[in-house]
Amino acid sequence: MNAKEKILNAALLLYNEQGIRNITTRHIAASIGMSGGNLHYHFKHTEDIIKALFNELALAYDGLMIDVHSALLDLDAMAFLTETSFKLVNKYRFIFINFVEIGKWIPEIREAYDQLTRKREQQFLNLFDDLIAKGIFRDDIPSSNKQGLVKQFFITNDFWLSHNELTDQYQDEKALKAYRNAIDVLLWPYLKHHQT
Amino acid sequence: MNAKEKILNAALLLYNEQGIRNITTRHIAASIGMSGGNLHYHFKHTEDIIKALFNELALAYDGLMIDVHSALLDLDAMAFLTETSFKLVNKYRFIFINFVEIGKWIPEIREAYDQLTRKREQQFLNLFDDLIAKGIFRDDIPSSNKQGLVKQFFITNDFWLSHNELTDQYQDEKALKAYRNAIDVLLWPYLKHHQT
DNA sequence: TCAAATTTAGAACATTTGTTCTAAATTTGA
DNA sequence: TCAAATTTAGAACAAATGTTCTAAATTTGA
Repeated sequence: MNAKEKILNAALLLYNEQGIRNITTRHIAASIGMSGGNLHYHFKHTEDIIKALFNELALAYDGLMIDVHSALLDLDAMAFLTETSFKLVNKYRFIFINFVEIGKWIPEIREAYDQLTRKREQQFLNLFDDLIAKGIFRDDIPSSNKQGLVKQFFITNDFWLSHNELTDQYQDEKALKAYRNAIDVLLWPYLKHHQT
Repeated sequence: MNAKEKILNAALLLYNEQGIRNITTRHIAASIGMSGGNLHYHFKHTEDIIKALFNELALAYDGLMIDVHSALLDLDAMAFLTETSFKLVNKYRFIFINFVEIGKWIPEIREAYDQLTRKREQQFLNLFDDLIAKGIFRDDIPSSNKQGLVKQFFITNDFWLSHNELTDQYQDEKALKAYRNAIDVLLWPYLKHHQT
């Protein structure tokens, strides 16, 4: 592991654990026994560290979309997408907890995430249509409702972790389970066998 | 308006506009032509300002619950609760945008909000039962689903504003309208006249 | 009215932060 | 092998921050 990777690993760990508000480049450097001067040789500005970590996240989401293209689109695919995304949110939790502030601070991150989300939303709309075509979802969903459902999906995806921190503070797998269930509840009324 | 109120008004305005990250007690004082020393005479610590603003918010939510107790419980009541709550979120937007970090920084705020949310959730569960009893909602909703629906409700309530900042960035009334619609979509499948 | 209480401005402080600079140590590769 | 490129530690700096201190101005109320 080279110096840059060490810095990014340490930064992710500290930001996630203690919050962006309480961690400085000096803390990050100290936590891996590196001098502050050296850290700033590798990342001239603090925001370059944030950018690099966000790029990791964005790259993971890109990979997720390629995977799905070549996969069967059914309820299992939906569960897989949800699960994988939830785990990414959890891995880069400090980003999601501070997303609005980070986006204001580093506008290119906000724009990149906005673009990414638009692509993923389209992917989910297609997935829904497939599920309707296959007779898994009810076929009487107004298209405006489909878009609304996708929106709900993404609000939950991006902020389930924040909601958990504010309320139940479930740990690890327990938290994932609770919000996986929230997604199931969202889909429940759209399943065909509940229609009648 | 006394000095304390002036400070709180200015703080709310600046935090909302520029983000908690970029505003210090000096900025707040300067914005109302007050010395920093004087500001700290009225609020010894920065967090006392945040606490006072959060108390305003919590008080408004308390009032909202008393209102509902003496009101008719129907779809209009639900719309009223949603509308009023959305406007509170908008008024105290900096709190919701930084809720997790603020909660970590000032634990009593997190605890107070957790308690408040639990009470409001119970209120919504009662409201749902009323809507079922009155034949407005379908009567075949599993109780675990009711709780899940309430959870969705609160995730959207607390984070619609953050989601909007990250994506569409609708302004004012337009944003309220978009996410009012998201709530409607959430309820749509539970309305009785959509059951068949 | 006038002494006590309060509010106020502004200087002062210790700390922290992001960043830069310098010079030494280490690594690279021809 | 050894000169050039790189990485590194640590000092240094200016700016900002939260908070405190002091002394003056203002307000209060008996």
